[in-house]
Amino acid sequence: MWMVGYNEGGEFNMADYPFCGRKLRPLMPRPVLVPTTSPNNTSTITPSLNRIHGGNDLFSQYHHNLRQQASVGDHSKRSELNNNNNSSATVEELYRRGTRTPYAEQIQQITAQLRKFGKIEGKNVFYWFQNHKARERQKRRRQMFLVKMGFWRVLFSVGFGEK
Amino acid sequence: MWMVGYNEGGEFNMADYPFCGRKLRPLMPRPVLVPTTSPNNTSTITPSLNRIHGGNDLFSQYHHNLRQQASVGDHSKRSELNNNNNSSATVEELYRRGTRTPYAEQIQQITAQLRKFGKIEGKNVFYWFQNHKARERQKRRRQMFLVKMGFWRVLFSVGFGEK
DNA sequence: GGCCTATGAATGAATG
DNA sequence: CATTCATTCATAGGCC
Repeated sequence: MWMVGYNEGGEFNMADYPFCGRKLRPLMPRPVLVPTTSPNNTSTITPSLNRIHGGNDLFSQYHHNLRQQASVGDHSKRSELNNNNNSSATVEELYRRGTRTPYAEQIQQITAQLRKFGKIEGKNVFYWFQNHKARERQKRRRQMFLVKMGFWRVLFSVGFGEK
Repeated sequence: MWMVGYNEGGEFNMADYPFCGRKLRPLMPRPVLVPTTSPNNTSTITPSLNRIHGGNDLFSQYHHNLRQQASVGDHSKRSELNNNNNSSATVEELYRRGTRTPYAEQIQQITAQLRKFGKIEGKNVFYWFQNHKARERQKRRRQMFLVKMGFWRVLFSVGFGEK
């Protein structure tokens, strides 16, 4: 009998998988609640041989368990910030009001607030702000890029090409 | 004067255009190309400069951004790469020959090649390689997992009553 | 029509 | 802050 999620007898060693060097993010079971038009169930975590490539297959469950072992107090969902409108609205409001790279104390404060809506850790908040900041800036600079692009278009198609 | 492709004042960063030039190996300097004065050239003076400037896919990005504005998450077209056998064969050949995360110049080169077959942008090429690489890794991991876990034993022992 | 797979796109979680 | 990667999301298209 072999057991999923355990490393009995040294049969399986993560060191044998150089590409698994990165920490594995907890795998989230697909939400049972699906859009009204979607008939997809995806409700079970039961390993299925014919679904070995699916999201809730044996493999995923295995790595999920590994991660659960490796990391204490880990959350099981992809992101409480994304899954919960209240929490995401909260951080977005904070961001809108100027919070960009909160200090540890601020992070703990925010995390404590968001914990009312669900299980969450400080690192989730930290990553959220980091990524959000980066992507907002990307958007902003893309806009600037468009401006530049428009300038070039004006320059070449109007300023020089025309007249 | 606007200088497309240059980073005057630090306002333009290729990192904000992940589809223009993604993979920028930090350790391995790339071949130093002869710099020119053309604002459209993709010449490299130093690796860091290359990181900043990368390749230019101005119109591609321009249209991409327009499209982003027009409809977020537009999946109306299944795949520019897959809709055309020639283009998909091209990138698959490149992948088979070792291209994994192409440089900005490579992406632009590939995109320019594929444009002969149909409408395509640099970001499509970027996503294609990113996804292809990731899914190859995924497949490999799963296969190795099955082998390691003695999946074959399950298949053969169930029916034959192995003791 | 429902279900499944393939895949472009996006995001969380890191690492450099 | 830039970059990378594993995973997830969303959907087109095929199959029955």
